[in-house]
Amino acid sequence: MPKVGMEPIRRQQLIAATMAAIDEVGLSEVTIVRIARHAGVSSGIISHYFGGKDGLLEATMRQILTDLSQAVARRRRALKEQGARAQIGAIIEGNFDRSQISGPAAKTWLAFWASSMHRPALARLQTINDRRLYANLCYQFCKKMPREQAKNAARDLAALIDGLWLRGALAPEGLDADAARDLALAHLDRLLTA
Amino acid sequence: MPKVGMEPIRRQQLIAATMAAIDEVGLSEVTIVRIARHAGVSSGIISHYFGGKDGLLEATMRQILTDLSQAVARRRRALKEQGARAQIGAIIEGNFDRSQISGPAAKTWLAFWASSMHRPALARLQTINDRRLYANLCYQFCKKMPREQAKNAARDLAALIDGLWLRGALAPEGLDADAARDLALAHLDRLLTA
DNA sequence: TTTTGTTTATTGAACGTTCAATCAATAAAA
DNA sequence: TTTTATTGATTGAACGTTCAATAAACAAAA
Repeated sequence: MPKVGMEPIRRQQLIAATMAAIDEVGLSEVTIVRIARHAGVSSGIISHYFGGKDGLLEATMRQILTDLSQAVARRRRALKEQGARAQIGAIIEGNFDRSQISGPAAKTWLAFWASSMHRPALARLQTINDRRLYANLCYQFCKKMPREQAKNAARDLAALIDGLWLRGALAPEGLDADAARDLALAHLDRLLTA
Repeated sequence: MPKVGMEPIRRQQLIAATMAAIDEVGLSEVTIVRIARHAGVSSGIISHYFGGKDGLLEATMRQILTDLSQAVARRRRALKEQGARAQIGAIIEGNFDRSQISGPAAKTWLAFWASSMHRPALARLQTINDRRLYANLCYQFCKKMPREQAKNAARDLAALIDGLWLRGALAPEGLDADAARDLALAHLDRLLTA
């Protein structure tokens, strides 16, 4: 079995297995044996590549946040128009991108959200991501309204996105991404015409 | 030490200690020894009154949900006007009631939120509470708009409330209840005038 | 009023289980 | 032969639960 250059392959494999395991039994019940079994490898390999369970969990959260950033960035790059409405629309669509709404990713995210309240390493990642979303929204809204009003609009929309997301993760039937996106876009229009 | 009639006192004491402990180290790091130490009693007493750790956790979540229901019910009962706008306003204010936004309650709630994805007993409580909020909002919005539009408005507002709440629980500086309430109320007005 | 017996409240050490981490052993590849 | 990749049994710590022991409060009997 041993070949060279396995490191990047195993890392991706184990991160995916971590999401699957969290989706299956929840973050608090996840063990390294379970994750290893999901990936079809032995448990020892986790410490070898990630230094331990915590390292793997942090890498998994980092992956999820990176996926989200890229989903948003991709949509914004693909835009022809540069207006505020179009930019914010792309941010919304990116947040409900396919890679973000698959069962494993959704539940993993919510689990990390809760866990980040008490793990400084995860909280740091969480905060960085949060601030970027807020700053982007704020910048775009400022084009259309006074600064204070724009701040409120950004807070408002960020909360709605997170709320739709949260309720989708908790609902037994999962998140209806299309419906959620439509609600957020309608809300955006209301904010811009007010 | 032993006096009669300690049961209700100890139950409340232990539930409060559970919230404090979760606020301190997070749900996943909470041990019965830690909770017992918070309450100033021995660890054995938890199994005596709650049948075990899980029983105590479920009782704690039930307490939080009950507190919320009562905060909402109290505000609605105090209303003079019965209009949809006033009723929904009371629901919003109840959701940002003092008892709900104290540090321990906020973090405990988010922790249970995540945990309910994989614990049927907690998921049941969560679902009941959720459905009641949605049904109430839906009923009130229906007075002011067509049924399908009302459903969307209810989903919208419920998501915004949860989102504001979630971001408040995660923010290092905690939830600014007044600001959150104002955002939700402004959003309500936008929904009603659209 | 004292004595005796019963119930309620509580403790904390002991037990069995579970888990993350470690590491000696092994095998393919270079 | 050396390096890289991997295994899985083992270890030690941590946890929830159990339970025998204890003590206060109460009730009935003497």
